[in-house]
Amino acid sequence: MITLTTVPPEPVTRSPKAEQTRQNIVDTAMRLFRAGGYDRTTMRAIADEAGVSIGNAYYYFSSKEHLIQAFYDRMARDVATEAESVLDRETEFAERLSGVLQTWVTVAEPYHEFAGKFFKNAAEPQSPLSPFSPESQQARDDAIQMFRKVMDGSSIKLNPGLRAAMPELLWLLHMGVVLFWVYDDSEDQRRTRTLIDKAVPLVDRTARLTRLPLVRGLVDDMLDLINSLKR
Amino acid sequence: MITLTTVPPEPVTRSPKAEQTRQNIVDTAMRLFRAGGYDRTTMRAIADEAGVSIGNAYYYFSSKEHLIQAFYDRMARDVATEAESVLDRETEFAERLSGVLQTWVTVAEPYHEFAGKFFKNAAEPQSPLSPFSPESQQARDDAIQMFRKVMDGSSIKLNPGLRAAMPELLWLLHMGVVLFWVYDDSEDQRRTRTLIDKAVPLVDRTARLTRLPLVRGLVDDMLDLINSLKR
DNA sequence: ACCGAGTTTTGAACAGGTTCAAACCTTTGG
DNA sequence: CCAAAGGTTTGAACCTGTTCAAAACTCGGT
Repeated sequence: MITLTTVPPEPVTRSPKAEQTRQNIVDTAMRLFRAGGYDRTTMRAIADEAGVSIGNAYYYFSSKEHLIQAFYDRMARDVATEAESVLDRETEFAERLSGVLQTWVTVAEPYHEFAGKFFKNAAEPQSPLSPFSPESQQARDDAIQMFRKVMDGSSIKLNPGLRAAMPELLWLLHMGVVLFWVYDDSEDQRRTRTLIDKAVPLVDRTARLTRLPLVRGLVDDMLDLINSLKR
Repeated sequence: MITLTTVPPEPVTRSPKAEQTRQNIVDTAMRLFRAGGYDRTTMRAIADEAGVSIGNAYYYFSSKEHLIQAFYDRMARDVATEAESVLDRETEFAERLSGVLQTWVTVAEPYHEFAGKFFKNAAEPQSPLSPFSPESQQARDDAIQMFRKVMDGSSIKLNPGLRAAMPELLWLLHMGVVLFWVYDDSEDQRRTRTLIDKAVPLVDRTARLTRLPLVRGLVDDMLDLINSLKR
């Protein structure tokens, strides 16, 4: 799912009418956020514009920030779809990796402005929105699974131990890119794109070096480090 | 100063009385933050407890978050002092680096529990608490300066281009360790200490490899990448 | 002692996110 | 069709960060 994180699937059964109201609120909120910015859009304005009461908005979304969450969930679906098509097309490791990462940036672009708000929530260690939280397990696994596909679909040869760890490492790289992106204030997040364009070939070449005897010891120790940090 | 972030040095001349009031407010705030957490401590409570008016608290600290900065500044001084003595003692690169990082963890330990509480506030890109914010420039520079000393005081030999970039890279490594630390829920942050113990030798060995012809091209490209990301 | 120019202090008022008890509506079992 | 149970809706009230105009204080110069 390649995203900062996602909520667990909604367990609640909801009437179609209610679902519609819920959607209406999200849509209205997003429209207003995009028009006037997150901070300057008040919950009162959202409720008014959506034709519901403030209390009702809070019935569906337990906070203003949760509105953004719903937004991200939608984005996650888009990324998954787009990335899939890239992976069907490309066969080179570097192309596959950069394709997935660039897809993320492209899909995420319209939401960059809110990213910080959302990120703030996700950053709190005990928050369920944190990418490391138990609640995010599913989303995390899905994302790692996607990076496994990136590896499996390519014929790159590397240190066997490393290969096994690659999906998780690429997910970490992805988290790093997301982190960079959140803080990237350049026009159209150009710097993030540059980062991906230049970092991916580096990763590619570095990964290939891991079969050299001279580097192999280093890699083994790194894998050992990673292993000893698993909880 | 090795810290998450800090304000630039206060340029304002202040009467001793005023300075005392200011200190009083910070002290009170920190006491209440530790007792009840950042979010649940109100500005009113802080002002009351400190025996000043709300407005007065805002005269000294332009926002609740700025109170935290003052706190960080204090911690930064402690770290700087402690780390200094480590650097006077050690001469090996690995020892110097790990000494500085471990010092940070030790000094920061008492605050770990509530670090997460307000880490989320620092995570927001436009927050002055963000380690990348303009307000943190001074603290960032100080910290980088400290890592420059880590390099300069050791005789490690590495790729010249890399050497120039090392202070900044080590600061980034430090930020990574801080990030890990914030999420580290192990007893006494043991995992963070493990991370430092194992990662530092890896960094050491990797850095030494950068003079090999085979790796040199890689390093140059990495430096080029870093350079092109500077704003 | 008095004046004026800062500096410091005050608290009422404001803004906007959030809560909650009550009212309203829909569905289900009998 | 009725009533109970549960789902949905309401908006006034609450909470807390922040602002601001006015008051109080400090101190060098006369």
